[in-house]
Amino acid sequence: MQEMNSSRFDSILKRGVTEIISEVELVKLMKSGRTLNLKQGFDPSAPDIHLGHVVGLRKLRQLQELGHKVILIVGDWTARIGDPSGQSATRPMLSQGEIEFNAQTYLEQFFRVVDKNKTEVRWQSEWFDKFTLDEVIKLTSKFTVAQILAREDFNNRYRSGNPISLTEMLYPLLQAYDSVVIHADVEFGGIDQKFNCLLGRELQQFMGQPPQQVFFVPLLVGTDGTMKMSKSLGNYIGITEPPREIYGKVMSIPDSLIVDYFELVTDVPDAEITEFKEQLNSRTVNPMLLKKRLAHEIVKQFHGASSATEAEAHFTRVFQKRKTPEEIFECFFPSIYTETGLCQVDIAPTLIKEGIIKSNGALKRLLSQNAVSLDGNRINSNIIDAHHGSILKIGKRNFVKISLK
RNA sequence: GGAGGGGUGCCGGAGUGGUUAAUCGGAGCAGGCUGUAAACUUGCCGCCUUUGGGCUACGUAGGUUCGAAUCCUACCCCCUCCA
Repeated sequence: MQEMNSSRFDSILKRGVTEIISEVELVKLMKSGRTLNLKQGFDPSAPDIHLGHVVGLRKLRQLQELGHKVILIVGDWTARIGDPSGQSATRPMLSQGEIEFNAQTYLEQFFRVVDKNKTEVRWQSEWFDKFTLDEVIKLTSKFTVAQILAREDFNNRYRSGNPISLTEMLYPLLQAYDSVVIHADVEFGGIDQKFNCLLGRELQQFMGQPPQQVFFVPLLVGTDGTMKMSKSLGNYIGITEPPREIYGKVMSIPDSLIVDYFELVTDVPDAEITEFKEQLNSRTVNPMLLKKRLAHEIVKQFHGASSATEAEAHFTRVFQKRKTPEEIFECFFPSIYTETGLCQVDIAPTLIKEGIIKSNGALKRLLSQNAVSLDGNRINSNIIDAHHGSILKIGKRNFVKISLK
């Protein structure tokens, strides 16, 4: 029993963790028997959770299982500023209504990973709405410009002559103040949040609190294989996406990411992952097979085992064996004339209406590139002789069953 | 308060009167090859079209011109430096 606990413990502290500040202190806290306040922030301008976020959320979940409590902070004030981490773009402010909608969307997704019963949700507006200029001045007086500029991205922007707004400089301070309000014991963040989290420690000490410990999780690389996963880059896998979609997206990641994904977003035991690594290095396994396992695990996590099996079967059938799917989206195509027994159909308007293609021009391009087929035969005109039940394939993955009545 | 720089297609970024729907790179899409991997390779990559062409597009609104992303005027926005 004791053994199991310690290996569990070890896995929490090591697997999928970039850095812990400070690990010694954290272990002490965890052994103290006290219920710890685990701080997690959420930016309501980006409500959809993808696998990149899941890395940290899984950590929260693991610690909850040890009895600790998550305090989720809805960053409705910091969202007005826009997180300066990474990008330099200034974001538009959101309306209260949008923020609330986003928060709701987020929470629904958040609790697919994190235990709702051990979570408390707090809004920054609870404390910042009441903030006076006096308090702002007190808060800002604790830090120097040099301190803020020490932060890597600010520093880069400053030196390369790019703008940094004052409000952006405020962002880390607000985030730090959150830690004070909720008496955070542990904060979680991607490694790009390092500066913000460390500032929280400092501020807590200024305010006479023990500094929070910080768990930095790695940034998951997106499906493109180079950039960190993010919605704006379009290289993400959202946890609410349909099973087949998730499965397919996982299959499209570069081989080099397989091990990372296993480690960061699945519960596959370390021993097995080590084995996978060896097999990959010695090329004794087709990476594609490992990826199918990975895709299955990930789909299972968010949609359950039967969905995972179904998504896998679909993938195998449609993309590996290149057969048509079991069931195909059927839509009605008006026929133009029916002189010869066959119905002539112009597929363009319906496909556009259904959103399968963007425009007539787009369809023409696809037709001229041999990307469209009818019942397995390439076609090159949008006027076709269709039968009821004919199957149209557009591009790699769009199938439509033709209904004439 | 002063001086200067800039706003171009999804992104970056050329273009300073016509041959520019706009060089190039990235992203994306499609074909080939494959394992929906990588690499490679070919094509496409504003909308409509009876394929002849039409329309809309280079911050906004006007103007000059046979013709403007390119010139002029006004306006909006952004940035840098000096104080």
